[in-house]
Amino acid sequence: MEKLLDLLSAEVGAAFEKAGYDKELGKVAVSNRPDLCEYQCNGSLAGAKKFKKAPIMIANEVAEALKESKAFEKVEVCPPGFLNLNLDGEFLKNYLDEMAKAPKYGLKEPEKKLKVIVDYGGPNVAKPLHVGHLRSAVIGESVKRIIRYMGHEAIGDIHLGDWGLQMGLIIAELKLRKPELPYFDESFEGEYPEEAPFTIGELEEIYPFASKKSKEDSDEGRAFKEEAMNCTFKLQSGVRGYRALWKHILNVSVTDLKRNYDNLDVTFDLWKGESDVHDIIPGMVQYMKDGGYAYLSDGALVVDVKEETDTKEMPPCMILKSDGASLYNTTDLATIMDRMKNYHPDRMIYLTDKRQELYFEQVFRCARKTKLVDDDTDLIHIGFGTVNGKDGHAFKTRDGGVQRLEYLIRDINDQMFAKISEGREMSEEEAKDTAKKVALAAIKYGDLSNQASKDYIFDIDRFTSFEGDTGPYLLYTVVRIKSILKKYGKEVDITNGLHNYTNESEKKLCMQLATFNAMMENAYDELAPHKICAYLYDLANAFNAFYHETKILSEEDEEKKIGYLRLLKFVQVVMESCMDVLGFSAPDKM
RNA sequence: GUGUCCGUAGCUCAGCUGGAUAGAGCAACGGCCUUCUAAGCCGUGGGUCGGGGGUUCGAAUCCCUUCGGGCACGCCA
Repeated sequence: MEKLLDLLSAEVGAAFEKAGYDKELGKVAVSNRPDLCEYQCNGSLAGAKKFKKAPIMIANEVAEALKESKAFEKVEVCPPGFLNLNLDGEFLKNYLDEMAKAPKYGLKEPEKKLKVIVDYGGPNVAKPLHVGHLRSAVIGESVKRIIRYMGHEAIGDIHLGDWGLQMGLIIAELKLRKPELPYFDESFEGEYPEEAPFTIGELEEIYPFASKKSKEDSDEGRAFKEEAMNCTFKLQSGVRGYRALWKHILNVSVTDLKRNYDNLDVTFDLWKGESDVHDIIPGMVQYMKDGGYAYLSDGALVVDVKEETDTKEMPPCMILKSDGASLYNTTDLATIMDRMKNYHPDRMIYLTDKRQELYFEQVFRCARKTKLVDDDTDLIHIGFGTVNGKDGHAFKTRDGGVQRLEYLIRDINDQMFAKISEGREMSEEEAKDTAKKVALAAIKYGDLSNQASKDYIFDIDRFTSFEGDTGPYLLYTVVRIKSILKKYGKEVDITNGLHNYTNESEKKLCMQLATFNAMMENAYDELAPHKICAYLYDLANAFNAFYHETKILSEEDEEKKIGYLRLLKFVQVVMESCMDVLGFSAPDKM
């Protein structure tokens, strides 16, 4: 289905053409002077120079030609040459009726269905999630859903950090604590136990402990680090007991991660990690050497990724460290190779902290130069900003530690539960469920409504205050609608046609609804969930304004009433579609 | 040093492919619940869009410059 603004632009463009000007000048935009008109076209001003004519004269001629158009109920010319337009009611009603019947409310199916891998999450095994993981999860999940909603195939990959020195550190520490375990007995040939020799709690304690110890500037620290590196080496070279132990670490950790991501309604299609590409790294390195791409520089194997147009320094992309070990770049490149082979995606989108921008630029250039990807494979990095506390610095707990995501969410859930239980009639179970939904919307909307690339302040008080431009406000709006429809009792079918709007607030609401497809397409093009947030907020505002001045259930004109109810239902389904794409949903009551 | 992002109301943010009087939310103040959920609605006050220059009929938006801040710049991830 065509976008409303495109239809209007075509209409005005035809008038420009009829009057003897370029039809491209007919671009219609939403008015920035709502007191004067709903839409405006500034083409007369833009065309004045080319046609050597006063803009006001052009505008007058176009306005004359526009008289036949059925799209506008008002066409006015304003000095120095603005065309001020108001939409015709019948035209708007027809547009909405068509939209209600169209799949996905008028969103066009893509000409070519793309396969997109979205790489987000990126947690490390055996390390609890902290607030820093929140953005990747929340934005990544939304980007994935936007891509799907647009009709493309999206594959979410968590890309676990499950292979480096961190694993060696854990194994080395386990070896010290529980040397009797069969995993460390290299002559052991039996079956290893199915049960892991530790819990997630122990694992989370062991890792930071071991990590800290390895960094100590003492004989003990150095010896421990050496042992950890030794363990890493043994694990990576496939020593049976070490692999078995590593599997336990992975399983225990992944179980816990799944639980945490489930709480956020974040799900991954692939739980791949750095370890999955370990075996293909030697081949890839050889390929890069054979192709003449990689060379030794200061002992390290690198690929030059400078380009002539560069205005900045562009360090080479390092493939292997001077000691021959692989690094982050190596696994990322190997992952790209692996994905091309197994999935052959059209695009790969990475969500990480924006500080890694240069790094990804290098990796992408390297992948392209070495032909790991096809020329038409898109590689995109979405770098997001830091989550800060109210003081403007990185988010910390009260005592200055790193805030665990699990505790943060639990606290917000508890606050929400208290608020909901207060003065509302609801069973404890329902209140808990509702609290969870509201809390999730508060957190996700709080994050997504900011531009991803910017730092933002995670202000719990603001998110839990429920006033103004917040997730709960949006939910509340949907809950109101649901409540009215429930009271009405009968099914409401929006495809049976709306009635003509009868007041200004209703018209505004209809116009806001009508921009859904354009908004969603734009959010997809720019991979910008915050545009959906802004739309939702505007739609909710338009609805609430309408709600306050319109009696719905007590409307006596039955036809008018059913028209209102269909409009309500329409707002509900569009809002819920947007929310779904953002990754949260509305309860029935709150 | 090089590059990059940012600087908009007291606070948190939109707007940035150029258009008419720069928008929200919070906070402050004033109205609106015997009526579909007041987590709401309506209204008031509050901004030389960091500064300066330029391009343009027209600049928060594009270009240059300057100040202030964040971040990144080969063997971490």
